[in-house]
This record gives sequence, C-alpha cells and structure tokens, in this order.
Amino acid sequence: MAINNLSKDLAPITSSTMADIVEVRLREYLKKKSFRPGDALPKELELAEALDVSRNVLREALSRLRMLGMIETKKKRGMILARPDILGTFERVLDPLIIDTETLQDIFELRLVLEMGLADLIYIRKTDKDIAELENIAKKEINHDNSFRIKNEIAFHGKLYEMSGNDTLKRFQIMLLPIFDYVVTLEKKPTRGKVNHLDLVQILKTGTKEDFKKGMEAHLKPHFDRLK
Amino acid sequence: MAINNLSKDLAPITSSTMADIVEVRLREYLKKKSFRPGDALPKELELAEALDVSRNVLREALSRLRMLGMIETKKKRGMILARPDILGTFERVLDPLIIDTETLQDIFELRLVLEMGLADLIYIRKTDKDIAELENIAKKEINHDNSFRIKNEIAFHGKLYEMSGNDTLKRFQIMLLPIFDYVVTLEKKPTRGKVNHLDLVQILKTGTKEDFKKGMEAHLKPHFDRLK
DNA sequence: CACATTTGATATGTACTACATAACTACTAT
DNA sequence: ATAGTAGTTATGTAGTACATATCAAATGTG
Repeated sequence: MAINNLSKDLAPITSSTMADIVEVRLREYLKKKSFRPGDALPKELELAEALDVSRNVLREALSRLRMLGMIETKKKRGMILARPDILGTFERVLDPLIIDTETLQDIFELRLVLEMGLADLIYIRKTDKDIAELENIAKKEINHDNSFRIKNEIAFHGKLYEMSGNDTLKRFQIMLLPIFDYVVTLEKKPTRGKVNHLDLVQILKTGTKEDFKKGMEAHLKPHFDRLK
Repeated sequence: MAINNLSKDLAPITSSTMADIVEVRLREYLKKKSFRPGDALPKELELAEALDVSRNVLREALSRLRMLGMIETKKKRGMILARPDILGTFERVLDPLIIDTETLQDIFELRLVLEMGLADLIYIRKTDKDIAELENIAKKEINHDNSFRIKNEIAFHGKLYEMSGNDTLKRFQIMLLPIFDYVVTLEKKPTRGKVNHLDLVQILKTGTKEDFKKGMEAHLKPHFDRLK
C-alpha cells in the first residue's frame, strides 16, 4: 500500500493527455525539420500512424496549432506551415470579464508603461503629416458629449501608437483597449491631467523629446496617482 | 449557371469549419452565462447535442479552449471553467525561428519601449532592499567572460522589471528574452552605452525619476541609434 | 490540335460507435 | 462503523464510414 502510494506520488509523469503530448511532439517536429512557411506537411493519416495515435487525437492537436495560426489546411493540398499571428492568438484570451482583477490591473499598468516609453520611437519617426493628423483629432474633441470624447481619446492615443511606426505595437494597443476601458470605467470620476491633447501636439511641433516625455507624464498623472 | 455562380459568390459565409464556429459559440456561451472560474460545465454529449455537431467536432473546439487554459477537465467531475493564463498561451507561438523578421524587429522595439517606460512604476515602488540587490548584480559583472556577462545583463534588467511590482510585466519580459537575445546576437559588435549598470544603481539611490529616465536612455542609446 | 467537360483520385471535414479509464457513489460484509 | 467492492458516469482513445472540396488526368467536341 505504501509502495503503491509512493509510486503514485513519484511517477505521475503521465500528467497530460495524448493530445497534449502530440501537440508538443508536432511542435518539436516542425521545429526540428525547420519547415519554412508554405511548406507542405505530411497527411493526417501518416502523422497519426507515425505517432501511433488515432486520427481523432491527432486532429485535436492539429486543431490547436491551426487555431494558433501555425498551420493552415486546404481540402486537398493538405496542410502547410504558416506564420503564426502572435497577437491574434493573444487576443483570444484577452477578455476583461475572464481575467482576474490582479492581472487586469497589471495590464492597465502595462499600457501606462507603453505610453510613457513611446516617446523615443515617436521622435525618431514622426512626420509633419502625422502631427497634422494628430492635431485634427485633438481639435475635434472640444465641445462634444462624453461618448464622443471617449472615441476621440482612443483615436488620439491610437494615432500616437501609429506614429511609433511599429505595427505590432499598434495592434497590441488595439487589443488592450477593452481592458483599458474596463478599468477606466471602474473609476469614480473622469480623470483629466493638466496637459491635454492639444498641449501634447504643440510640444510635438516645437518641443524636445524630453518636453514630450514630461508632457505625457503630466497627461497620465491622474492614472499614476491612483497606483500604489 | 449564372444563378448558380451568383449564389456561390453571395453565400459563402460558411467560411470556417464547424470546429471554428463551435469554438466561437462556446466562447460566447461561457461569457453570456457569466460562469465563474471553478463552475462546472455541461457534459460533452449535452454540448454536442445542443450545438448539433458530433462529439468529435466539439472536442476539437474544447481542445483549443483547454490549451488556452480556459477550461480544465477531470475524468468524472466534467469540465470546469478556469482562469486562462494569458501569457502562457502567448509563449507558445513566440519562437524566434518562426516569427518573421519584421515582427521580430517590432518586438525588439517593444522591449525598448517597455524599459524606457518602466521608470515611473519603479520610482513608485522601489525599496532599499531592491536597490541593494540590484547593486549586487551590477557589481558582479566586472571582470568576467562574455557568457557570464550576458547572464548578468539579463539578471540586471530582469530585476528592474521585478521592481516594477508588476508580475505580468515581469513574465512578459522573460518571454521576450529569447527574441531580444536573438536580435542582439545578430548585431556585429557588443553595444555599450555611456551609462552602465552601476551608474543606473547610483541614480536610483540618489537621483530623481527624470535623472533615471535620462540614464536609461543613455544606457540603451546604442540600440536606439540602430533604429531608423 | 486546342479547349471545355467529365470523371476519378486524394486529403481534409464530419459523424457515429465502441470501449478504456478514472473517479465518485452506494452497497455489502465482517 | 469501517473497509472493501461493485456499479455508474464522464472523459479519453480508437476505428470506420461517408461527405466535400480540389487537383489531375482522361475524354469528348469544335
């Protein structure tokens, strides 16, 4: 009995199901063979046979990789290796209603960190055209109802991300928007920093990078003040 | 014939496979019924019947959600809703060998942005103990071979993330490490800013937040100079 | 000969059945 | 009353069959 319990405590290496194992093995396989995107993969039956599992199990594993965008399948051409869309997969689990409050807060802070750190990229890549567009957005926000103001707020900060010239960053921001909104709506009253959007535009036109960083800090200060 | 083509052009809304649809429907279902983590879900057969698909298809969809950590299953208790580990899922597709170079560069920049933006959180939450630890790490890096220096570099910046008091951020950094390394090793010669780690520690001890931001900027300058 | 159509082969998508396995429940025996 | 056993139940795995879409070759027609 003791031995039985012991072996049970020591050897529960069969932690995962077949599908889990197959998923890992497939990953290793794709990596090891160093397939390039677009390359054709063996057919399901061959893979299932090689791994010695049923086609069902194999398909469960393939289903996961397919969802992650690592493979694509066409009815007859079989499967091909694809470029995973790293952010698309992220998005699937990024739901404010499901994430626990602690992580939610972490992500909120993450966005503050991003916006504070954006300045360097923006000053490397900003163009006059960008600034003009940004100014247009900022000007529109005067004298409008609250729902419009929120949309405009999003447009303004979104444009800043766009000016970073980093698509991944921009998409990342779009994904984080719902969470940012969710946390912000939990706040009692609207936060408004001493530096508004038009001020920031003005700094971008004539000020230095350091000015802009200070301006952004003042703009976001109400959010930072809430942290502890 | 023309009509046939027309209807074919107009009605291909069944773009995705059943498993894709079921995955989405399940997501909606979980959200709509506002299950809390730990709540029991209906059994596979019931779900399959309700959705009018085979148990196979349903399981392919469940397999995905399970991988994302949204649900967990025990042999008899059925399935329960779980908290997805948002970063764990991300990690699965984050392989420098698979990601295209453009995204790789984007992520490299993302990390620079994060490190520049960290200052605010660090100055809100840093403790003397943190700084002492950081100093220990920085002191160790003198007179060592290159491989040790890289490890130490990682330890130092990792400690900075840790000092932000944001677990998600810290884990995020760990995930991005391989990519950062990968990009850095592509560089011709080691980059070294005018401000080194010990300088940064000194600033943390006696300097202001603005000093630290400037210091970090100088420290990372070689990386930024490479951007265009 | 060239082009359009048809037909067949092939790989994935879906369905259904059967059984294995683990875990909870209830009952039975000492 | 407790230990042990048998039964029940839900997930895990295997296997078969057929549907569907697509490519390729064969066939027919001008």
